[in-house]
Amino acid sequence: MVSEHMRLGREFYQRDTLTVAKELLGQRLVRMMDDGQRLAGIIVETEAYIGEDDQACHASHGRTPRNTVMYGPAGLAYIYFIYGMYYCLNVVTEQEGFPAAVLIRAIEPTEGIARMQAHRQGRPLHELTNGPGKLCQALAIDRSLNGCDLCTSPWLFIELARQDEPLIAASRRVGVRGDTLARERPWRFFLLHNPFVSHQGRAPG
DNA sequence: TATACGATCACCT
DNA sequence: GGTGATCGTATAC
Repeated sequence: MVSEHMRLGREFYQRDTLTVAKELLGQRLVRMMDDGQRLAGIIVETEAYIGEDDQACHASHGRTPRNTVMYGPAGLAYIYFIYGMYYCLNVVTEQEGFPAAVLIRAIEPTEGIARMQAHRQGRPLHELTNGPGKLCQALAIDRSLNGCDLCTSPWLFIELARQDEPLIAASRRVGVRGDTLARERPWRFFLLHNPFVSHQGRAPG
């Protein structure tokens, strides 16, 4: 008997990063606010960053204070501050000591939409969470949650929500510069035809 | 101490 | 299509 709101456990995140990136699609990201309000949405777009050999990965130059959470156990939230303005949410994968994570790039809002809209200056539904910086703003995710454990945290976690095998597409990762191999790796995954995927209408990659 | 720049976004032409 | 905002981090000096 599976609970209606079953949280994904450590075993889910400990697997191969590409598998986790694909299987996170269709699951439900949940953010509990201090006042008890529940904000949630279905994950529709992810990206994999795998190991020190991946030139696009924050760990490509080794371990630093900033990226140290990526070296921790699977299931931790790695949240970083970027471009002086935005946060991005990742889930750490694979074995402790190996730096890898999946960036959550977009969700489809399902609960607490009015609150998300307030966090996003009243923008329309389809612009609330269709990008990694936008979804962190909508869900009030910032540095204070960096390193928290998605397997036990009361504030941030992911629930099993996928119904049937979804139609998944892959493309190059967004915003990745540097060497050709890093740019061309098809490690971005998204639900086909979902309107909440980022960069709608643009060429993939 | 100084500098360059980034896993983005919103707004411009 | 292009670009400014805005600041933590890594790296160089």
